[in-house]
Amino acid sequence: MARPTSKDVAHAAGVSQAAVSLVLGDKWRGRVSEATAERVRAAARDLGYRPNLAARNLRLGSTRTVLLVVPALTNDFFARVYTGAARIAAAHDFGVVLYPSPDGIGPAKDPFASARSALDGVIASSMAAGALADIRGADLPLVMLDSDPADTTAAAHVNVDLADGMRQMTEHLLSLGHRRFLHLAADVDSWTFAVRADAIAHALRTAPDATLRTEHAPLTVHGARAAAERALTASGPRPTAVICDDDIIAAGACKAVRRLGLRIPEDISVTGFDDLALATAVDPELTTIRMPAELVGERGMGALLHVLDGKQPQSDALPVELVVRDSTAPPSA
Amino acid sequence: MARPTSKDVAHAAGVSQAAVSLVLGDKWRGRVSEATAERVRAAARDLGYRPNLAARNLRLGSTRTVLLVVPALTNDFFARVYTGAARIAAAHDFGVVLYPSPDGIGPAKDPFASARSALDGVIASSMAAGALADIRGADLPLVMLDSDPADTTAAAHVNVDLADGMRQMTEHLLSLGHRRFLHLAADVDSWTFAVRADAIAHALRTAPDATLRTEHAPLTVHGARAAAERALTASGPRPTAVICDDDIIAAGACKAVRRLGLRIPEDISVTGFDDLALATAVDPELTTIRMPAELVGERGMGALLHVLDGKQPQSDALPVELVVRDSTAPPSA
DNA sequence: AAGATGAAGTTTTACGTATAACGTCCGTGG
DNA sequence: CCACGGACGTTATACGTAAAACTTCATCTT
Repeated sequence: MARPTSKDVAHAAGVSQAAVSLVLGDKWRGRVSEATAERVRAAARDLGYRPNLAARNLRLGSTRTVLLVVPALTNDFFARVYTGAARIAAAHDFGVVLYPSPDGIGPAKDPFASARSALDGVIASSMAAGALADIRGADLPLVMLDSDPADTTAAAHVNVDLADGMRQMTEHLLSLGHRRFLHLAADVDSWTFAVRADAIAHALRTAPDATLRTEHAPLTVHGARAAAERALTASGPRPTAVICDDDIIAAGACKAVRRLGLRIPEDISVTGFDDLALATAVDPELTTIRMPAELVGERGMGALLHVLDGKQPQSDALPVELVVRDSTAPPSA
Repeated sequence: MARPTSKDVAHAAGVSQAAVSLVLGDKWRGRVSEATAERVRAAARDLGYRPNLAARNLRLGSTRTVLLVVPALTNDFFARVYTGAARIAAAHDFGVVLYPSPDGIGPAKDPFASARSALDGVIASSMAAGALADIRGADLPLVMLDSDPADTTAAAHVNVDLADGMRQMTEHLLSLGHRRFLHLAADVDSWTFAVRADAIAHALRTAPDATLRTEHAPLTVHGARAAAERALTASGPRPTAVICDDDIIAAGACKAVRRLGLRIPEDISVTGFDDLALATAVDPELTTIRMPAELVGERGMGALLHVLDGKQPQSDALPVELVVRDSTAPPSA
């Protein structure tokens, strides 16, 4: 038979459709007798009744569903953000639908085609400015994670203190004695990476004898390896420390260093960022900055729930943590 | 103002709601004049009209949305499956909603809470048998990827020739001269891994002098490292080749081998499976088996579309490819 | 001229649910 | 003995869309 509706359940239980809705919606105290309620529940169970979500959504005018837009799935940072967001959502009887932007950090092309149900709000993580044009156009409540706080189209922002992370990392290397730095920067025009570059430059002001070179690298291991090789074989004194914008680039940098016959960390120190699973999968394990990814997801979802409640969410920068592992050491020379 | 409805558009354009539906649904040839159609389109554009998906879904009784259930997001195999499935879906005006099972390959707990819209079908990838209880209960068309073909509750199966992959890998090692093998098997009770073990045992029958030991390892780099250390320091002659159930385990095995002061591949060969991004991120790059992940997603979505059309999909095992990199070599002794 | 055809719409209905508004029966206080 | 309010339901309606069925009017055919 076709899928049973609440009317079918009503008929089976010998009551009206309204009574079924009341009982199953848990709104029946004082309106329906316990005996009848139990009869309705039994009928629903027997028929295998599952409410039609489309009808419910139409009636209620809300879907209790939120879209989470992420640039990539291969990065476990976003997987952890999702986990956090989904946990908070579930606690409030919300669902989270994931939309991995096919273009990475670039424009998110019609995410609504993916989530075909109506949405109550959107959370976007680490997306480049201007990448969310049609999301803004839908005038849904939007919470941005790890994105430019100056973007006022978002109802709320949840950010991590990236600048402090890069400051800690740079000072860690400075205190080890490093003075010649190479910054392998992600070749993506996104706030999250711009902040890193600024923080490095800022931290190096305290060390007037330090030199900094910057090379741009794609966000893939192999692309980053090529970029690192290029930078490390360029003329001039070789850097003793390579600061990478994320762990993936760092993994590429490590490969490049070894290809040149150098050792990590004895000859060159390499640092990552994000503390992805990759950071401890490679050898040596990367000194990196741990992001509170699940917390970011939780806060993001929390902020969105606040907005949906008409309240004003407050934003604070979440703290990061320097994790020192085996890829950094004092320079040999 | 509240979100405009088709009725608002109709009023603005001076026509009936039905006319709006016809025009915007592209069903107006011979029913509405070009001039009126253009007026309707202009009104819709001006008001920023976006159809209410819940209402449309209710009316049509179908959501053109499919749920893809995967055990994990950190694994780029599943990201690629999603990419393939989403591509085919988009071409047929379907959407794909992703549900990452919070328990990994274990039971998928109420995936429908995540996708709160009604669904037309479900694709499940690499899930353990019995993990999809409530999905089966929803009696939606179900396509299983990389799962036990004997499971008849699925309307269709899409599988990769894993057995052939493990056969190729084992023969590759045999032809290099290896005879003492360690199999680092995933400690998960899932078809996809059971097949691998069988295939290794089968392939080794052609080499009567070969010995095989099996150790179970969790699907994490660190867990696998511990398991590998345990197995490699056990009494008896040390294996010369470590066959791992997937690349993550292989990464852990590599770490263990190096911890013991041994070199890869000179002292011990290590092989992976899946050809994840991780396989080329580690040093040395892993000899592994490449899975046609996107193709799996495409075929899965294609099969589901066939089922939804009432047609009978056919299943064939997709071919895999041995990728020889730097983690395998002839044994030294 | 009478009917047929077709274009260009409109009116109406159904999808399944949640809930406001409305009965009905019965025990009870005044 | 009558009004009254609770307990226990039912009836009716709205959500926004798609599409079947219907209307109107001008043109074409014979």
